[in-house]
Amino acid sequence: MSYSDSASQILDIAEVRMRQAGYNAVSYRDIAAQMGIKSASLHYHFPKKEDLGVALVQRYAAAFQDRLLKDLSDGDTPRERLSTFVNLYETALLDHQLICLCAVLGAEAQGLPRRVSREVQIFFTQNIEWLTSVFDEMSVSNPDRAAKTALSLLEGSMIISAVNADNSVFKAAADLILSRGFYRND
Amino acid sequence: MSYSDSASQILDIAEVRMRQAGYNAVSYRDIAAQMGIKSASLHYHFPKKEDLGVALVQRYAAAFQDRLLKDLSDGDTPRERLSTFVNLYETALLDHQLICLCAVLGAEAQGLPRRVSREVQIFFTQNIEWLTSVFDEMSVSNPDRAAKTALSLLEGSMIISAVNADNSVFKAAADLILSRGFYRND
DNA sequence: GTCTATAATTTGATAGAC
DNA sequence: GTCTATCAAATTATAGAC
Repeated sequence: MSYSDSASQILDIAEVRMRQAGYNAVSYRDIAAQMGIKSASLHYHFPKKEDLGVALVQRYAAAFQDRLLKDLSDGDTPRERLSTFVNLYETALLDHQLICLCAVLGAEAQGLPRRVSREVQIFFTQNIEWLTSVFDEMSVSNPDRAAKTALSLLEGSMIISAVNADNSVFKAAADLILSRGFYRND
Repeated sequence: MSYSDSASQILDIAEVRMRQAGYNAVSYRDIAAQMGIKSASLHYHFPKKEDLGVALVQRYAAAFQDRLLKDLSDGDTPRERLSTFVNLYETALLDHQLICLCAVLGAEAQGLPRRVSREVQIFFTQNIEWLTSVFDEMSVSNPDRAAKTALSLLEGSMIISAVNADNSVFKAAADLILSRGFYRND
C-alpha cells in the first residue's frame, strides 16, 4: 500500500494525535487546519473516518515490520533480535514521547469500528508470533507464554510511563524482557 | 466521598462505557437515555464532564482499595496478598469483560483534562507503592522494579486479551507475576 | 432533582464547481 | 485535489420553571 503526499501527511498528523488522545480525539477539521486546507478535502483521500483509521493502523503495522527488518542484521543472535524489537518501542517512547498506536486503540477497542479493531488485533497477533519464534530459538520452555508477557510488558509500561512521566517504568519492563530470569524455566 | 443514588447510577453507566470505549465516547445524552431522564439533569450532579471524569477515577480507585482490603485476610503471606491483588484485575476481565479504567484513560491521557489524568497517575502510583511493599516483604532484590513490571503486565495484558479475545494473554501475565522466577534475583 | 427550551460548537459527511 | 456551500446530527452546557 502506497499513499500520495497529501494522504501521507494526513496520516502523519492523525497518527500523532491518535497516539496522544485516542480515536475519537482525531477530527477532520483539526487535521485540515494543520495542513492549511479544508476538511472537506480530506474526504477525497479517506471518504469515511473508518477508512482513515484502518489505513492508519495498516501503515503503522507495516512501518513497524519494515523498521524491524532494517534494524536486524544477518548474524544477529536471537537475544540481539529481541533487543532490537524492544528498541523499537523504546525509541517511540523516549525520542518521540508517543505510546504505541495499538496500545491506545486497543484500550478503546470496543468503541471502534470493527474494521479498525481487527487491524489492531492483527498487529498484536503478529507481534506475538514474531516474539514466539525468537523465544523458541532461545530454547525458552514456553515461548508462547514468554511472547505474550513480553508484549504485555511493553504495551503496559508505555502507558504507565507516559501517564506518570516516569520512564523508569518502561526501562524496568525492557530490562526484564532482556534478562535471563525472564525466559528461564520456572 | 459518597454519592446519591442518581449520581451513583450516572457513574455506573459512565464507567462501563468509558472502560469499553474511552473518555470521549461517553456522552451525557447516552447516560441520560439509559437512565430514562434528560441530559440536562446530569449537570446538576456533575456540572462539567471533567467533574464526572474526576469523580469516576476517584471512585474507581477508592473501590479498588476497599475491595483489596476486604479480600485480604490477617494471616496472609506476602505471596497471598500478591495473589489477591492480581485477582482483582482478573475478576474485572474475566467476569465483567472490562479493562481497568486507568489503563483506558492512561492510553489517552494526553487528551484528557489535567485533573482527570492526575487522578489516573495517582492510581498507578498507589498501586506501584502497594506492590513495592509486598515485594519488599518477599525479599525481592529490587521491589520497585518488580512492582513496576507487575503493574505493566496486568494493564498491558488486559488490553491485549480484550482486543484478541484471548484470555491466555492475561493468564500468562498473572502466572508470571506469581511465579518464583519473576521475583528471583537476576 | 428533573424538566423544557435553547444555545454554541464540533463533527462527519455530501454535492458540485474549479 | 482542493474549494465553497451546506447539512444533519451530536455534544457540552446554561437559564429558569416545576
